[in-house]
Amino acid sequence: MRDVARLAGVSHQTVSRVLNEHPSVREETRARVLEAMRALNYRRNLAARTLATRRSGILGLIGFESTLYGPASMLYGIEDAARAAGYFVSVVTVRSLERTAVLEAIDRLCAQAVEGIVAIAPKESAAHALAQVPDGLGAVGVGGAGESGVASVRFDNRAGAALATQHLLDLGHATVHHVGGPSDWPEARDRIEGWRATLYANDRVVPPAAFGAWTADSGYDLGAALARDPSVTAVFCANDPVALGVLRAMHEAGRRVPDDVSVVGFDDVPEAGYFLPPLTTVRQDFAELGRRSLEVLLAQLREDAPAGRDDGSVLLEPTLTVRGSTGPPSGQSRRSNSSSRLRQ
Amino acid sequence: MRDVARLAGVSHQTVSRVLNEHPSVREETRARVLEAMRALNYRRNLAARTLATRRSGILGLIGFESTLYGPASMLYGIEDAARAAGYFVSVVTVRSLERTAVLEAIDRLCAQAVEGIVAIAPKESAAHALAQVPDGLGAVGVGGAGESGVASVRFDNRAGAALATQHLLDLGHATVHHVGGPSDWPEARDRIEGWRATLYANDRVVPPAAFGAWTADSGYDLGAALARDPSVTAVFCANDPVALGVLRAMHEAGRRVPDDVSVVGFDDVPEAGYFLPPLTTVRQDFAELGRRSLEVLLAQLREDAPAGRDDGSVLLEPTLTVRGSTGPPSGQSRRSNSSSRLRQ
DNA sequence: CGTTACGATGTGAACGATCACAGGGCTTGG
DNA sequence: CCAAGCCCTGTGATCGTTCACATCGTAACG
Repeated sequence: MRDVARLAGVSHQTVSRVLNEHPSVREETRARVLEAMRALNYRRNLAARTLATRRSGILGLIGFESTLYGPASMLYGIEDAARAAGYFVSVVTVRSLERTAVLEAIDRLCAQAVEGIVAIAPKESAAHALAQVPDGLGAVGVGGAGESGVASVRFDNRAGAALATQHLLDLGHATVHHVGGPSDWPEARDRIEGWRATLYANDRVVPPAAFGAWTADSGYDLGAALARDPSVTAVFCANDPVALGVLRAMHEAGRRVPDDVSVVGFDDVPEAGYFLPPLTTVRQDFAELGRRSLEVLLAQLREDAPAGRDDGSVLLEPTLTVRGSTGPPSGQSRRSNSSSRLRQ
Repeated sequence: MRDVARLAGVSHQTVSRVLNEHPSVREETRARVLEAMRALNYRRNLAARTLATRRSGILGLIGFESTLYGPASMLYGIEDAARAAGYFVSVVTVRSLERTAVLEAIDRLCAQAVEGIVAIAPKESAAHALAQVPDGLGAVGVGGAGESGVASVRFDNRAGAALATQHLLDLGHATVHHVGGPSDWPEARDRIEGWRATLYANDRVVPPAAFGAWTADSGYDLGAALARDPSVTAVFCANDPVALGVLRAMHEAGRRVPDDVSVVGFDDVPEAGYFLPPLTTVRQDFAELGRRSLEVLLAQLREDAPAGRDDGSVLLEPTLTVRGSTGPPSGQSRRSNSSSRLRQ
């Protein structure tokens, strides 16, 4: 910076002013400084700036080490929004969502002097840990539960589940079964609640719901049990991979989808339209989620009022994407033209 | 730090020594300093440290904005390895892999004074841009091509394609068709080459190969054309989503898999075992890829010899995971017990 | 015993930016 | 004509570390 100042024939402070777009610099001077910068290929030193201003321009992102479609999409949405707002993003992944792991991640980010933290860490333990973020820092939880004094941005999983369940009931199914996600994820529990509430509201039998995992394995195992029960005609799955597992279990049991059984997923992964049959599923706009969460975080940073940290929570509405995996019960319609007649 | 020094009754320099684990500090003094740190909840200021040492402890990661399974997995592998090595990871995503976008990302990371850059950016344009990374910084390209003077860590896509193709030939297929990925990704081109070379080596007819995208859509479109051709009995797909699209196209055309047509994918996504039928595919260890790429980067940083930057490239060998989507041609075997007999 | 060597600590100056403040020049208004 | 006020610029201190060097004591060595 000194060199730039010398070359432009001004003081270091003027260079700094040009850098920070301070209004009172004469146009001609500014041009000379900019020219000097270009000539010397000058780049402001972020570390020095951080030291002087106590603002790092870095946001921390705690990501759950998972290649699930949702979390991965959010990451990109968040980074994009952060970049647009002029922030850098430092990522720390955690292997588990246990309290200590998340606290460690927070610690790591604090060491880096981040200005705020976004956590894609949807278990309660994570949300609680997030409440430990020092005052003065922003903190937002993405997904998960909306409690524990930390702002949260998430989808309305209950509404999404209701959408799916109601869709199946409207098709004429007597009731809807559910294949759940992991019991310690609020997402999974909210989806169960939305499903159950919709059945209640429609005065239907509520079958027992099984918790599982977010994987196709889990869907396959739980789906196999449902496939054996001929009274099952409609299944709402915790997410799309689970639905894929259920589809496979149904297929192996010789139960046609959607003729014998209708299946609905959750997430709308890019491949969902190419499952056999194409999956009816609940669509969530993850990129939007990322953007909104960053909005909330930035709002916290602007107002410098960490007291109101738990306000500004946002609930996004999912939508239903209807494809070929759902239809009226008991063969009232034939959508599939190539499924087997075999029953086991 | 001054406060810590005062409380411990030593000079700031001694505190610094304790912080940096300098050997010549008396055990007792060290203990006193550590105690003082704890009492004051002291945290070293990274910015000041960076300013003084000119080492930021940050690595830059350029990620392609995509929720493809591969890139997402690599990200986690890299972050994990970086953390283990004591580095922070700053992520910048790019929307396109065009030269300017990648250069911009590099610029952004340089502004942050990263010590090295890992780019998950597998197109040539990206690799070329990566060569522009200033001297003194490490640079590694993950995936993609292995040229252009930048170290690269990637899978041996030719070998993977050969594995898949040979597997199909060994099953008795006369030749193997291919559904390609995007023409501007070296991965896609290498897979084509490996496939073609294997056919040549076995003295088989080489059908024309079509480029497409990495998506199920693309697989579906290209697969539909192949499905119409009864001479097609084996299809090797550029990746798993493409294979999913092909499976669907085959199904809609009434061609049974694997009875009429065998299909092989590439990647081994977690869901591959639950496709209908379960997908035979080429498995890549993405986490390992992440680790190795970081190893290479750190080696560059240690030796401080940017001259040898393009050495140390690593080629990882994929393996074949055989599942139910491949079998001998023309109904010599019946693996599926519930597929239709209908032909359109 | 004197010299050397090293171990343990302290002192002041960087690192490269920003902030607070102090000026010079010019317009403006009384 | 002078004072006030604004625009523009410069000066020095400051942020919290580490680095280079100086100092002091004590052990080792001939």
